[in-house]
Amino acid sequence: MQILAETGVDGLSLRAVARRASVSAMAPYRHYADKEALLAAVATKGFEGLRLALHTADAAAGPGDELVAQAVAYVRYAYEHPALFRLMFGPSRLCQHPELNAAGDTAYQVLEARVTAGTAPESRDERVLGCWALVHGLASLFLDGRIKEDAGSIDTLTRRVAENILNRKSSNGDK
Amino acid sequence: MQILAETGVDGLSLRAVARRASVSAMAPYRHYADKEALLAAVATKGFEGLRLALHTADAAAGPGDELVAQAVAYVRYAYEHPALFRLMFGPSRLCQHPELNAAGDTAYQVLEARVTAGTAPESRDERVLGCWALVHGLASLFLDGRIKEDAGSIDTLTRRVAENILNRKSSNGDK
DNA sequence: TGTACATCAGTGAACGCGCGTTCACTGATGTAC
DNA sequence: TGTACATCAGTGAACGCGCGTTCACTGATGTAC
Repeated sequence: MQILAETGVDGLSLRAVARRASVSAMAPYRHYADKEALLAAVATKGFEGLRLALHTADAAAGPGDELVAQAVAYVRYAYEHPALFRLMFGPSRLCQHPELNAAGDTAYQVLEARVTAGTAPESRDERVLGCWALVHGLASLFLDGRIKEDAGSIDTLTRRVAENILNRKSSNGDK
Repeated sequence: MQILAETGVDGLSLRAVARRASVSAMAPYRHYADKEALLAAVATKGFEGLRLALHTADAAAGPGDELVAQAVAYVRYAYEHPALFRLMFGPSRLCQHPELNAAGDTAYQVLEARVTAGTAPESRDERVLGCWALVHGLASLFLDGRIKEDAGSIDTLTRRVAENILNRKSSNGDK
């Protein structure tokens, strides 16, 4: 995690891990089959952290505000762990590791449950996917630096966008 | 572009480019200062392609359907050029290259103009960002394989989600 | 028309680098009898 | 209590690899006079 934060995904090599642990280059092989296994393990931890962040935000939110609170938490988590987030959602390498997929699904379900609870059955699938895409897109754009914005206001901006898109009451003048 | 499509971002090395051009390893330096310059040039081309795709979709759409048509085009472009898309939005390396940023802005403006045209002034910024995040998120999730879906139905699914989230008329039962 | 020179794409050998991974090995710790 | 053995984390040297980049050089093309 430290290496990831300091040098990004490309800097996360088996040898770098060994160095960080002040241990020989071969030592990591005692614990992981190969590099992919180590990356998968790190990404799994990342999903667990995301799940916890979403869950905590949901529980702490006022009634009716849970979904927006999750959106803010999602974006914040990505912004605070950019390299980790990229690793989690990056290459399709992960398909192989069931543990990773399970952790990803668990995190996803926190968001899904909240959306489902507030949506009519006939448009549920679209809305769940839409909410996920919205927060994921915001997160991606923020940590790729495509949105010029001082870090302090990320929460505020996320909240405004999420409320505007998710809670709108029609007749906004569009379409 | 070919190399990118075949081997991904990691496979796009100066030497690979030289090999593909049946030319010595040093030849690329005649045309690009270093590797970063080459990557930036490729990404710039990618943004130009995205801009064209958005513009074409907008022009071909029926009245009132332009925004959703752009959403479909955005996601489709990403899905058809996964490695290129990742390079375009990947590392923050790009900040340095003004050409790249200009190309990115130009593509962005196509979407921005359409959203702005259909939104009341007071919520414009949030809505533009929200639309961008939605399509970008959908694109990211699709090409990371996080949405299990046969490729043929990507357009359909994107359309359904975009219509549900962007065109909803309130009283959907939520919140 | 002919000559001199600059430009420019490409060459080929070499460098040092960090990497993932192999191999055979060491030394400490626990456990069965 | 003592001995034999398995387990396990770590060692250190070595491998082959592709990479970005350096260097000095070649040969063709265009252009000025």
